Amino acid sequence: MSFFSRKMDYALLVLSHLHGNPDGSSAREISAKFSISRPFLANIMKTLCHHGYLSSHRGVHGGYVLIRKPEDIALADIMQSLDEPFHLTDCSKDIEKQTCSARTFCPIRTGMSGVHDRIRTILKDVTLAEILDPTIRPSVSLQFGLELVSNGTHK
Amino acid sequence: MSFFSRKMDYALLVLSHLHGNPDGSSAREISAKFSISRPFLANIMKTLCHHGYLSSHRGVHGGYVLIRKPEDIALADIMQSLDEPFHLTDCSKDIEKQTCSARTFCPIRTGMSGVHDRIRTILKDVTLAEILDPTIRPSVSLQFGLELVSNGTHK
DNA sequence: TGAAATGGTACTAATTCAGTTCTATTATTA
DNA sequence: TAATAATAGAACTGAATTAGTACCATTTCA
Repeated sequence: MSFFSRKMDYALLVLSHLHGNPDGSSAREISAKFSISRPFLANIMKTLCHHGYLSSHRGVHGGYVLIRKPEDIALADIMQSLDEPFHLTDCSKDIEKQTCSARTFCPIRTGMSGVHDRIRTILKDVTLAEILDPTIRPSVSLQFGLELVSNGTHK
Repeated sequence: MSFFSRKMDYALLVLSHLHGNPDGSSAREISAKFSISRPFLANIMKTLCHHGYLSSHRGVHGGYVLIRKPEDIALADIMQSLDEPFHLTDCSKDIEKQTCSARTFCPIRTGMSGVHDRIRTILKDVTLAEILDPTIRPSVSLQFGLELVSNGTHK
């Protein structure tokens, strides 16, 4: 299994395509361009619309338009809209609910939590804007008393 | 679905437990301690042994012993041994094989590759040692003309 | 009025995951 | 030497999830 579901993958394609087509596009058009099942893609676009990423127009020349700014759409958001919020392990949920029977003596609890946070940080940091233009890297948050400085080699 | 499979989660428990028990332990013992299905855990321990993480001893007082150093066991290694190597999307494999039909015009190809690399970096950087003691953070590699300096606040 | 689009919901097939089962082998101990 | 407790290896199964379909309704335009 992949980390991103196909829904997630196709959603990114849709959002990217719509960003490049400000006048909008239809499920038919996009499914044809990327050779994706049309009804499946249509379902995904319905969901994206339902969650406020797209606006829709019915009818013969209908379709969808991207209405959120790429820099405001984080991977974590899309994931949550289409599938479920990111979690590292099954027991991540249990831990929040305090139902894990090993919670008092689990040897990996703290360590796993750190890994969870690091991946989650990426998913919240990376936006559609960065997917579209990977040379743009927005704020990177670091921890543990470290800070970032530019050494100028990116110019 | 979680990012880590149960096999992965249980494997980390096993490795952590065995690190704290240098004389070794059995599937029975560990499954009892963490309330995990014994045959399922046994399968996982067989796999870990097969991949060189553990040594095994049969017989009445048999069991397994951790034979690799925690700092040499990266999350990416365990994942590859138990499940399959990390990949962000289905098409990650296609891209390597150059079979993705959209590879010449895919608008998210480069961006996704960047995300893939960032997560993969975490999985290769984080070792069992860090899971056991999260205050230890080994080398963090950064890209794009940035470098790390300490600001001293961690002292 | 017919075609092409979305809206909403329910359904189904295929795959994957989690766990089981079974048999064989090895080692200890009574 | 027989019972027991462990690993070794392989095949199998049930449940859950994912991926994809199907259907019908509604809207819009030509």
